[in-house]
Amino acid sequence: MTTASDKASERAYAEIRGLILAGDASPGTPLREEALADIVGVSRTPVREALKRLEAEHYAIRTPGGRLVVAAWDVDDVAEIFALRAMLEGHAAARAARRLSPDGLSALKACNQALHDALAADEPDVARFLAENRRFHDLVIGASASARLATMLASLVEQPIVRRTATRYARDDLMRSANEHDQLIQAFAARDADWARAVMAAHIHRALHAFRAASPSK
Amino acid sequence: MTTASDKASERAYAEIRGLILAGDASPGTPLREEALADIVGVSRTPVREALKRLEAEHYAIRTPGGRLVVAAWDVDDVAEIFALRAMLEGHAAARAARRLSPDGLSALKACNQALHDALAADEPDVARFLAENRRFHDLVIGASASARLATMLASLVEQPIVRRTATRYARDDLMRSANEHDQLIQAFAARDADWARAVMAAHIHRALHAFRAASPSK
DNA sequence: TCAGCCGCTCTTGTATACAAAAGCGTCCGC
DNA sequence: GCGGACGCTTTTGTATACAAGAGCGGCTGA
Repeated sequence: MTTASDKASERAYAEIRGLILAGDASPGTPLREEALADIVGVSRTPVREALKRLEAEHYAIRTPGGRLVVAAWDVDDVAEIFALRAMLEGHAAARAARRLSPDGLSALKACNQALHDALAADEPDVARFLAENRRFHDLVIGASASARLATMLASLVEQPIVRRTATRYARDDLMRSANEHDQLIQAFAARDADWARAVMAAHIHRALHAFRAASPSK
Repeated sequence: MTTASDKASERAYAEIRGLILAGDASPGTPLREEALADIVGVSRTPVREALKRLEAEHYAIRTPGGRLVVAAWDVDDVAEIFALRAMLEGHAAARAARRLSPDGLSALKACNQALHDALAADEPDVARFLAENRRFHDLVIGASASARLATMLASLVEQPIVRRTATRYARDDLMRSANEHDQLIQAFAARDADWARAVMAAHIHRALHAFRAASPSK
């Protein structure tokens, strides 16, 4: 049921992706079209489209013989993903700084306020933090007004990493994140592209650091 | 016939992409599945896959109603493409500098020698230059050993731009390119990642400049 | 003459049927 | 007992058939 566009291929994509992210399909598990079609409850055709997309986004890799299996991510992969995000999202922030409308800036402020609120209670509302955090970054990417950038980043924002990282975060770290967003908003208000780029890059590099620190096997 | 993997969907992709790049399908032209299937000589199924991919690579855009049309690129698009290439290929060069094997370095040297050779004759062999240039960059990307980077760059290396740029190049400019490759090889030999990144970024930024200068409508 | 609605056609989305090829186990020969 | 080759099974790749929805044109009524 999920977010469910009415398109079968979208549902298939979301559901299969969900299986991978939840760990129900661990790395190396074969992704067979017919089996997945049965699970999702659609035919092979939309499943095929979903798998093609998952392959393009590196959730799955193709064996020499053309079979798909769930991809395995090692530490280097994660580091590379963060490095790319830092570059590309830094670039997005720079573009956004030049283009952001007053309304767009207000939206960012409101979003980050919600983010602060999620941390204000005795027990931080991590789920809400994650949702607002995601929204904040999406707003920045949207304001950058580059379709290419948006699609590239879409395949990098790997929910599992974010989730794993955030659940390990101390409230301190979450606060730091929110404060960095504030700094970013300042850079936007000043229309300083370089500043915005630097803040965003730093923000994401710190996230990698936090992830590594929390990671069980260094 | 082209490069022709034996897969129908690959042929469809190559052929339709060719139509767009050659200008046979100008921006705004609808891409109807059945018509293309007839042209390529396969069924709608592989054509659909090809179109999905072309859409993902921003060769085509989807109208509100779900129809696909050939995408239009304006000057800003081209600038953005070059900016992204400069960042990502710079990153690839940095990674390559750290990883390149002696054999890999030799291959690069040989490739760039061929590139020089293509310019040595009275009349520069532009086609060969382009082929070797492409190969050079592919070697670097390969040496960077990042599948993500490779797929991202694949959707940025827009043949039409390269071709349009290069046909306008004076031999001087082509030479400059080859010399920049030499510089890059030096950086690789020294295993200096930052140097390599800077050279590559400069290389691509200059290409944008050359493109702009040669562009009819500034 | 023009606005709005209805219905038809054309296009995409999904399901199914069929073809080809890859993997795997088995069986034979040495 | 072991290597290699054959053939069966499983899985992907392609074609076709069918369903649903969007767009467009014509028609009607003022």
